Amino acid sequence: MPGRKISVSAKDVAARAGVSRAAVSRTFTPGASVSQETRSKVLEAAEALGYQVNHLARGLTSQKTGIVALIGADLATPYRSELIRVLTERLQASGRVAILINTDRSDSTVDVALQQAIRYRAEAAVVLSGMPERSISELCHRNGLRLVLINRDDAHTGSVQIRLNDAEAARVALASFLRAGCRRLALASSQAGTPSLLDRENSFLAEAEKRGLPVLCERLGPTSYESGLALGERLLVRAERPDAVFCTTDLLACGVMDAARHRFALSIPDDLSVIGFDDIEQASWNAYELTTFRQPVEEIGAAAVDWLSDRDAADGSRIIHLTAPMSWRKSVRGGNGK
Amino acid sequence: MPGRKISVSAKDVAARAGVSRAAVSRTFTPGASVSQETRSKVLEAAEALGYQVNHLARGLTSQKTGIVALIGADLATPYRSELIRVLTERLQASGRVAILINTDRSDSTVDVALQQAIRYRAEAAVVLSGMPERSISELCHRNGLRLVLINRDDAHTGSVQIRLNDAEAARVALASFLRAGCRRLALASSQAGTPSLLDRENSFLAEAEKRGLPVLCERLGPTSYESGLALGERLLVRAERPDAVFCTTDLLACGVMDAARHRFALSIPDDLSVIGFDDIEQASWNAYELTTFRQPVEEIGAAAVDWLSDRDAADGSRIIHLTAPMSWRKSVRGGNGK
DNA sequence: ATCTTTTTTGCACACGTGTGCAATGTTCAT
DNA sequence: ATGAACATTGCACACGTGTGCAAAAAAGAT
Repeated sequence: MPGRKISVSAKDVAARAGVSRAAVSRTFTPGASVSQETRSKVLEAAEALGYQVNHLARGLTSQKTGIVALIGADLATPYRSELIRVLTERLQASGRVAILINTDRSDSTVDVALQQAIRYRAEAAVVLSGMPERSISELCHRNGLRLVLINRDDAHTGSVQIRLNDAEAARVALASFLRAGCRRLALASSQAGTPSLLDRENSFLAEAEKRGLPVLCERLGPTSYESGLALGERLLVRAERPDAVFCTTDLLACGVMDAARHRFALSIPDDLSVIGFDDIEQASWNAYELTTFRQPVEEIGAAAVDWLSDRDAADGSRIIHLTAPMSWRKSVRGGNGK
Repeated sequence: MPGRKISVSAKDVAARAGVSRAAVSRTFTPGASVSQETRSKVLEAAEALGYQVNHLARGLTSQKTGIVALIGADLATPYRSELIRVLTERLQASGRVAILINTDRSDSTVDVALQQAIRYRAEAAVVLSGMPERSISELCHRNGLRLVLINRDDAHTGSVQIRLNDAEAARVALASFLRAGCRRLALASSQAGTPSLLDRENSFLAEAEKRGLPVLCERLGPTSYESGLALGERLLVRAERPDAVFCTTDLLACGVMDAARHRFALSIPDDLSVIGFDDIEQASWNAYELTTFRQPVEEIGAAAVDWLSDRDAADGSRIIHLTAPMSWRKSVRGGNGK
């Protein structure tokens, strides 16, 4: 056993300050009653000894840990890592700490991740991707674990869902293409089949059908740039090429755009208009200037953390609707249609 | 108080299984002695009740939490988010859990983050950016918190530093430019002044000086794509333009490349060769095809987590040297010089 | 100065787990 | 059958903190 841990405890501080161990505890408990004189003595001793309250013990006695689990896969994608950045910042600002659980591996389902969160008595879990089974709801509820589901379409008792206007955005995308004079429409998506992607896909297709417009539709692989490249090749290799592609995410769109330019020598937006979704950082890069819908990550983060801080919000399930505003850039003919 | 927590405890499981509370504990403690019959009864009862071991209590009694803190700023940049992805995956595979501490805000220094890690009795902290003050070393050591410093240049007792061959890479970059026939050299960096960036800068400049070659050198803003754009403008606006730019990170390089193409209508690599560092995902995108050095994130993650799992490694400080292999793409004239 | 109200303090219990140890039970060897 | 070795079990203590409560001290009102 290389380095036997000898952390300073409240008992050590009490001995040095000449007060009771309870006085030390009260000094570090917001709102507890302790005289100014005792407080000074305790703080001085704590500083001298390097005392740090043991949050494990505190969590045990107070039944509050301040721990919030962030659960998801593909943690390095632009949109997800941005959301993690925002959430950690806001959780910290509200006195909490985030544990990050990666569900990339097949033995790390969302349910397994939630169980791990319960083992650490996390007060909440923010599910960034994947969907909990209904059966785990009861376990979460019984352990006081509140669920925040981002872009998921199935409510759990006591949870909050944060949803975007995916369907509306897809309709706006279609209208933008038509206004730009595009007539040969295409839809590019992955095979992920997540609720958000499906909303965008279905709405785009339904709106086109309502207007009697055919849509060339391709779904392929995971939601990545590489899939976008391949989708571009599939869509653009035809004799009658589309002149507008709605890509359900920006990563796919960047791939489609690169395929169009580098494989087919097309000009964007003259030959092909492209609209994505997410507004990842790369969408604004000069190489893309992609018109897209901006994931309101700051609002999502604020909504999630505010709901967690709202003591009256623990009952029933709730849906928070947020809007993904359009970011006009240069990938659509005619530019800003406002 | 909306939902008073009523988690199932070992006591509840013991009552249901008709055994002692200690038998329950032993059943869930690897290596502890418990008969097959008792184990079955306990597991059955635990399953029926949805029992999850309380890791807070376990951490208190066993003085081991399995918690590892990941500490850093700019969590959403491609390289950092990739490293976080790898670290979380490997930590989980070794039975640990990661807490993620974001140091973007001015009130969240690395030292404050380390104190938070100590409060949760984390067994280790992986510092992804920023540098701990020397004074906190003793506190970490006393609380059994081991430090993993990634690309930092100052050792702390009992810590491990994982360093790359930044200097060597910069020399290879220079040699590659020369071999490609480039003669007007430039260096583009940010003002971050981190150990890795400085190594790359200093080595590139020193090697050029050794060969009697002048280098046009610009440093600007944070380490971002936007800084790269601005650096590109500064470097390329001159009458005598450089024909080769070593950018200390890929984000800067993408910005420089976009400035060259979109602001100065230059062709890469014909008019300008560019080499970056990191091999972020975007470096391989068709819009960039950037020649760069690949951050060995899998190796970094493995080295960090393996060191944490190595019980004999707790004493002294250590440096692990890893190599960033070159990724040849199309941003240098003449291509692969091997 | 006396009484009332408020603040402060220390004690002892709780939270939920792991484990040393004595007692008990089981298995193996003679 | 007996003794030795090994496995198992429950008890009671520890870990480090927050807090209810009774007692004491301090502050305010008359």
